[in-house]
Amino acid sequence: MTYNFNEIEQKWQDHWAKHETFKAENNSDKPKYYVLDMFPYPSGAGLHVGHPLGYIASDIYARYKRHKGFNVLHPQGYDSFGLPAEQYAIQTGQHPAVTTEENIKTYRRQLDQIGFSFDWSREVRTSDPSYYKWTQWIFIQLFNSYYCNIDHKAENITELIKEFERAGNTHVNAACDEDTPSFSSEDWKAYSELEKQEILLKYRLTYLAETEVNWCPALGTVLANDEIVNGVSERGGHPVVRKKMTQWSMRISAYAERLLQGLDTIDWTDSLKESQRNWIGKSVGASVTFMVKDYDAKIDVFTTRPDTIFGVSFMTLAPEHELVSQITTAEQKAEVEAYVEATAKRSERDRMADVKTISGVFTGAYAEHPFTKAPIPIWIGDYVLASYGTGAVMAVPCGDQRDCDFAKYFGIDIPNIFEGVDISEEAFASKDNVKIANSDFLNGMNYKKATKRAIYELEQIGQGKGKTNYRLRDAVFSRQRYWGEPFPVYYVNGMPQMIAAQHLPITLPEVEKYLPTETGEPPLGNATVWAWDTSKKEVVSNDLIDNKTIHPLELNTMPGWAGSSQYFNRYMDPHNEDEIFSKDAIDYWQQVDLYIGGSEHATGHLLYARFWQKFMFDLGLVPVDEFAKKLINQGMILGTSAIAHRVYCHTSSLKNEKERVKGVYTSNIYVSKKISEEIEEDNFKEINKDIYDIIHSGLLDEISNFNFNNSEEKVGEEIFHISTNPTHVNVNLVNSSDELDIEAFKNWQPEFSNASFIGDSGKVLTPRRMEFVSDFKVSREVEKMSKRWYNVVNPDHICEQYGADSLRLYEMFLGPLEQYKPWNTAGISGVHSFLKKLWKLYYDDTSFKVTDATPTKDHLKTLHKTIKKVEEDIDNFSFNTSVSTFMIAVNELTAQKCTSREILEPLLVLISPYAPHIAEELWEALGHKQSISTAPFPVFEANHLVESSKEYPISFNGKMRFKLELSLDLSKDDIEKAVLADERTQNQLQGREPKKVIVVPGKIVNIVG
RNA sequence: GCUGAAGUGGUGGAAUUGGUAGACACGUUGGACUUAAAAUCCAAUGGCCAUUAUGGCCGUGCGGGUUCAAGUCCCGCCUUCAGUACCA
Repeated sequence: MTYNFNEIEQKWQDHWAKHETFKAENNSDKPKYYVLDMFPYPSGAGLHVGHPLGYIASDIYARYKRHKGFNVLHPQGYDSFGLPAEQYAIQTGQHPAVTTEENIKTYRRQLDQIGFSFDWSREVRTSDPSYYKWTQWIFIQLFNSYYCNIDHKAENITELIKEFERAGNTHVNAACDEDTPSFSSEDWKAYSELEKQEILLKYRLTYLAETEVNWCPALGTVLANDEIVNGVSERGGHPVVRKKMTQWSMRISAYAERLLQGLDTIDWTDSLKESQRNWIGKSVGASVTFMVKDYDAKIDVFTTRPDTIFGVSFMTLAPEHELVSQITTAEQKAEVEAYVEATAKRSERDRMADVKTISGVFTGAYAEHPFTKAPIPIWIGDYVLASYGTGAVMAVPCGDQRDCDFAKYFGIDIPNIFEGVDISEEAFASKDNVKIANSDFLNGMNYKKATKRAIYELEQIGQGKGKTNYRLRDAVFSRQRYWGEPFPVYYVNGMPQMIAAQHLPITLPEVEKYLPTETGEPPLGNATVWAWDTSKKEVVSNDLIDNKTIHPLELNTMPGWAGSSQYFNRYMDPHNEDEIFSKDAIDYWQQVDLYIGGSEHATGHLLYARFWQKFMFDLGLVPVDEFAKKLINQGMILGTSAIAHRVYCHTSSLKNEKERVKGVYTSNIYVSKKISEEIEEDNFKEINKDIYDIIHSGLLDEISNFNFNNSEEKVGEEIFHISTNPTHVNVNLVNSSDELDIEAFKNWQPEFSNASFIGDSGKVLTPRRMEFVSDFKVSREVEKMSKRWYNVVNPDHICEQYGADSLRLYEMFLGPLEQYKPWNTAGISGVHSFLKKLWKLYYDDTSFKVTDATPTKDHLKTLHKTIKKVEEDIDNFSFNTSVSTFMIAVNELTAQKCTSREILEPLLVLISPYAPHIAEELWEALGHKQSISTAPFPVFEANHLVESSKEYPISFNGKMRFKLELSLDLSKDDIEKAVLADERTQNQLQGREPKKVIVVPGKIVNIVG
């Protein structure tokens, strides 16, 4: 019998599906355990070998927990709303739902062939109306809630209304917009309904607001901060600009403190918690109010160092600050306006890139020091950001580097308020331990004491109070996209109204085209049946809108993170049509015990989901306020790309007449991304000398035309990506019409001499006529797997060739789960031959070998040390080392010629989480009728590992020289005697007396000589 | 700049509380089997030196230190990756 993995794997995958082996029940005598993967976005490209890494790890853990007697919930689903399907729809007219359905089919097939133990009966899809019904439902709950800062929780908005009626908002301490006015009970009652709604919107946990957003013109949508990388969109790399728009926002900032505190209660990686802490960005300090001299205005600032208030020698406002135009004096007006204008012109990116330059303008106005009443010049400067704090700072040049640089640059006073510190010499080291001086009532106090006192004094004069500031901004929740959850919202007189929960879901309307409308409205603006009939309670044609009973519906859709913020709970009761989940289900499953996914979601999904969970906790819907007890970030599996570099200059694509005359055009150099970012002329010369020589051959006049291209647009033109598999070459050249000289190519790269060539359109292409061509250079680079780089390894091929069990074992064997590591298919033969060896322990060429023979001591020792190690490894998520352990076990048992059922049966259970198909097959061969999946995990018995002797390493001055087998019963002295008596010891000592002999019984002997 | 993680053979990576550095694989070399190949099996494999075996020296990014003993602990650097960035 040979190990026919293809047949076996198919057989057991069918078996599991047919018998619903992994279906989890919502009640059980067993303890529960919930293992969850971050659900995938089903992209058109399908899975590559990097995707299943986390799924394999979680599957091993889920299977292990089943063996350990747990009732395991291990579901899977799809985050199926998203931009790629929409982009595809724009290009082809294909409905995103159709594309998504197709992609899901591919994903499912690919996932199934790897043998995961998912409970597919609980599958969810975020784009399914029966699912997004509940996403919409949560949105309504958020709308109907506000955040009470006294109870530190979300409460129903009706409570707030009652309070307004009773006493206005004077006693209310709730999260709200900054521009919320104060009003009395009488005021409230006098407000019109519209005014009341406007006020309430300032308190609701989701609200409409005119916000400055990151607008991406190319994508026609708003992007969240975490969707922007280096100033361009994460997807597609398009430029992003700031723009004001009316958007739905989530008042996540209300939860800043709880999101921060909650981190201490969960077992997530430190780095991830740290990113969230940074993102929340708590800083404790004070707000201080400065009066503007000769002008009825005041400036609020936030400072973390109120103790340095006597060191203030100027103030700086952000150029966008609203007071700037008012307080600027006539003499300064021209200069200030010029500066403000210049700043406005600079993009956010420019401002960020240019941190070093100091710039600013004096407004001519003065503020008044709250205590000394001294005049303080008010400046504007673009180092102060309008978006953080109050957009104004009190500058303490002796305590803050930037304030100091600014003061020095403009020749402003630098008063010293630190005792014993020479500020002209000492840099801005920690001054926390230095005493305050020249500061009136703060003199002689340390940082802590002075801070307290300063705040107290400020409060006394009513010009400040202690304040905590958070960097965390409210999250914009509207997207100008088609393929997302529609809002359950219609508008009456411009005021948003919620559709009652019983009419959900509001399903996505059909549209003719998926682009924004000609008037610039989101894609839903193209829908013709998209109005809400308040009497019939249904969606009706836009033509019927009368603004009496029929009103327009919201045109934005929800962002990607909406659906992913509640799916982990929905899995507990995914088919419930009446509730988001039953109380029984949530009480039973509680929360995710183990969550596995990528760290790229650190400040996106993982923060928003925690926010929703806390909100749902406040509503009493969930029993715990953190959704995932433990979280592990799996690393990424990287691909190896071959990158060809070549310089060519051609006349046909010269950009303009001038260049043509000069005969210079050398943009066609592609240097691998990482190199290009930092490359200097000298470096380049070293790397690609011959290319450099061409550039400097005199035929090319100017090095300045020399471009290192790494932008996406240029890829097709400039670079050749060659697949790393030498039997298939993809040469990808766009914008060119000539055939590639294949012979020349093969001469250039002999490793491809037997390859078949495939061009982009079936034909191999090459660039246009070239004047000078350098030699090709090929380098290899490890980077993210991507279709673009021709470095994708498809798991289908691996499963076909080696089997799913080999793939699973190999992905684990590659290295620690959390680590980023390159894929190298060559190594898979090792784990594959391990499985063949395992098979051979049970089967000969002809027959089944397992017998009822009594196991020997050695057999038992091998088994039990394997049990011990594998159990420890799984508990530590160290899956790579347990694969090694299996290899050692099988090698040993093969050498021992073990055929004993007592050994080989438990061995299968140990391996089953990792290689479930082969384990099931051999388990069945052993006569079992039930799946191995719930067979109890073997119990480790320490007595099998007890040794009577130990081969002691004998070291001299810490260096191991030889080994000596000694009984473990020996005392320290006996060991020392035995070691000293050995002739090899005498050899080492060469007649010297040992100064000291260290004996660690059971471990080591060290002789100092 | 700040925060976090990490630097070990040709490669991926092992190494409980400090206690035999390089487990387990890949690759490479040699051998067996075969007409041949594949598959399988056996042996060697950190570097350097020596050799008749026994051996010796150097080795975990760099420089110090603690210790009988350091990949592991301490101090000071360097490099790489990731996140974040004028946060007052």
